Amino acid sequence: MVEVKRSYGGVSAADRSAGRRAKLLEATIAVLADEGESRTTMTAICARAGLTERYFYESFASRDEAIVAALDAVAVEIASVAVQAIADTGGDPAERLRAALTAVVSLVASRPDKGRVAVVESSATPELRVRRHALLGSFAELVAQEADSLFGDAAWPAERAKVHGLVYAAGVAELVAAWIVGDVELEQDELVAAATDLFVAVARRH
Amino acid sequence: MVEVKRSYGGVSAADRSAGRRAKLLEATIAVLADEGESRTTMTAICARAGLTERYFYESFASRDEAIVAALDAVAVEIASVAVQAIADTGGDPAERLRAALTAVVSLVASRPDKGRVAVVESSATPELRVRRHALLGSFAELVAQEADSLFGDAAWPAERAKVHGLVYAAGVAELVAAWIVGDVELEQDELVAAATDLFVAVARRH
DNA sequence: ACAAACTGACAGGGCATCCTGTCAGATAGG
DNA sequence: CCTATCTGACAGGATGCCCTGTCAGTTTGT
Repeated sequence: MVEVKRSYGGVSAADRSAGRRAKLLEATIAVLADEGESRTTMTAICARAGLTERYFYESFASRDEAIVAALDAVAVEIASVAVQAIADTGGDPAERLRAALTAVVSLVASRPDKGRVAVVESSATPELRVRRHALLGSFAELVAQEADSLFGDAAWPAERAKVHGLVYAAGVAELVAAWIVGDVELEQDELVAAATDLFVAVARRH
Repeated sequence: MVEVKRSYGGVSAADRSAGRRAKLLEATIAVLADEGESRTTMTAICARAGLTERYFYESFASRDEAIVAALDAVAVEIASVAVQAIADTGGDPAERLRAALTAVVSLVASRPDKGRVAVVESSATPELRVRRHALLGSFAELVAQEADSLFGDAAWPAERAKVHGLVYAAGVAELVAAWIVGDVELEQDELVAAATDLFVAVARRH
């Protein structure tokens, strides 16, 4: 297939391709959230995106690559709103963490499909678990860092802080997952309050 | 196929059938741990068990049923060693929880395949997640209960305790998963110590 | 207007798995 | 010893998805 770039519908070739990729990514997120990983076939993604299989291979080499890209996109967005919220909030580390939690919970509340991909479907396959683990790890570090600046000498030593951060991040992820699914009946602010309290609890050494 | 029960090889029909089922369950656990959920096909399970496909349908109606049964078996075993350890250990609730953690960690250390099924592959499919969630929930309740008897008035109210228990159980599950995979370099007793400290932390209200 | 590129629809081969059926050899009970 | 049952091996159709190729119709640039 000879690829000679040309504009079409008033849109450049690069923009069209990028647009199709974005459509496919959104469709992948939607199918993942609605149908689960095993039913997220190339055919299903293309049908949801309203594109034919040929354009799938334009953006992704395989079904797995699309799924990984979808999770990456969601993970980056979640991490970014969290980091942004921390950067925008001054003062008390606990307040900063509450702001980050609020931002993340708001995101997954307004886009449950993204939340579902991030905390539910993200452990479906080995390849996805690598991403999930990396995301949890970055949150764990962030938590450990805030814990240190919150309690100083009263905080856990660095090695322990990493472990506690991981347990905290994974636990909150599960809590959010249960909340999205409806297994935990809490208001949004109660969810954030519980997670904030838990942060204080795991951050301080006794 | 007419089924007339008769002994064979000095073993009754019921015992032979039960033996095959046990073989298939063990094989399912092994394949799940080695190959992951998506590669745990009926063919692979049968090959690992050394049995032919016909006998698969004698015990299970589908691949999914076998996988669920395998996870259930592992979950029951883990929950049972935990409960047993708590029952066998008197006095301080924190000590009892440490005993339970030691028992569980010992089990997954001696049988990493079972550990892998319980904490890694258990979130691969929606059907498995139901089991995982139930298992986490029972641990969460157990944790909440011990927390209450440890701190009394200083413990969190019941509703919060459930949430904290879930976060704790899920966090520890992730920690154990990371430990099994080798992402967390800790001795077995350090792992138990960290988890015990965290229990105390999430149990007490400040 | 015309050729080339772009797009969407769809067909069909390839592959892995599920699931059923057959068949020969081994074993139990009369 | 002989027949019926049990067992393991394997064959083959059915299904669902992957992936490539074709084709007709639309849009662009000359």
